[in-house]
Amino acid sequence: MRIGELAQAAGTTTKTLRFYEDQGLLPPAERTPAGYRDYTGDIVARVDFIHRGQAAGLTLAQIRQILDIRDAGEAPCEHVRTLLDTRLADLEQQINQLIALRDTITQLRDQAAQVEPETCSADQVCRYL
Amino acid sequence: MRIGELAQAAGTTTKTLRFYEDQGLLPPAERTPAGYRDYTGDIVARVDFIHRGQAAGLTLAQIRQILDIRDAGEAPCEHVRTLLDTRLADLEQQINQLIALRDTITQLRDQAAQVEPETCSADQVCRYL
DNA sequence: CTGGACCTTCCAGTACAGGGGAAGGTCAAG
DNA sequence: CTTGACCTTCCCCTGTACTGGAAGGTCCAG
Repeated sequence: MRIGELAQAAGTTTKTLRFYEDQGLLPPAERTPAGYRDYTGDIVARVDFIHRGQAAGLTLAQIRQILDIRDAGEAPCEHVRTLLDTRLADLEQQINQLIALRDTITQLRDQAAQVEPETCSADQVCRYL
Repeated sequence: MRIGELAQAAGTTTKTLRFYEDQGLLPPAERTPAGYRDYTGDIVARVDFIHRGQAAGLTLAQIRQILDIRDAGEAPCEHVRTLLDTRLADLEQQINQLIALRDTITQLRDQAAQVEPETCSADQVCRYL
């Protein structure tokens, strides 16, 4: 199959597929005599895996690590567990930070809703911040 | 005061201050005969305001908008309220997305913790994802 | 044989907030 | 007079995941 068909089948674009190949996420494709990339059907599963990895919040670099391990003939299970654990810890922290920020902004906005513009002094720029 | 002193006083770097000037967040500084930037003390408050804006999760472009309004002699109160409201809505959405992602990853990781590597088939790359 | 749809490579840019470092000017102390 | 700390402008680089576009080659239908 050609790159356009693969893009369709995998729900992405030809640009993205070439980019993935460039980044080492997809192996260099076979070529037709004319130089066109020529894919076998099983590459779709690989692109799908990349999408699932992204849906799990992994970066392309991390997904590539998993693929590299698998391509080396090993089971990437442990590495995946580690990645997910790390991602989970990061996420927890990120969520807490955003919640703290939300609370801060809520307070600021509530203050901003009460005061009249006239009471603002120019040298502060804005008394709400 | 020179740019190094201002950087110290405002808790930032000279690079950042020049960058802010370049981005229109700080007015073009006065210059000494030698061409050095020469700041008055009140610029510190402006840099502090930029920092408070960043702490509130505003982008430099948004902070610049506020400063522009203030520099035009108006009170930016209403604009600030709008910005904070928008930011708050975005934040709410962002938090919900991250929580959903956290739950997804938690499930994946729990599954990953149970299964043994032997049961993985290579064509899936990884059965947890 | 011509048009259009597809493919190729390569270069550049997007948003964000700066950081790194080169090449050169200035200033005060010793 | 020199050394070192500071300043100037300039341009490129960081990370993330692509996207746009130019210039050219290929393939198939009409």
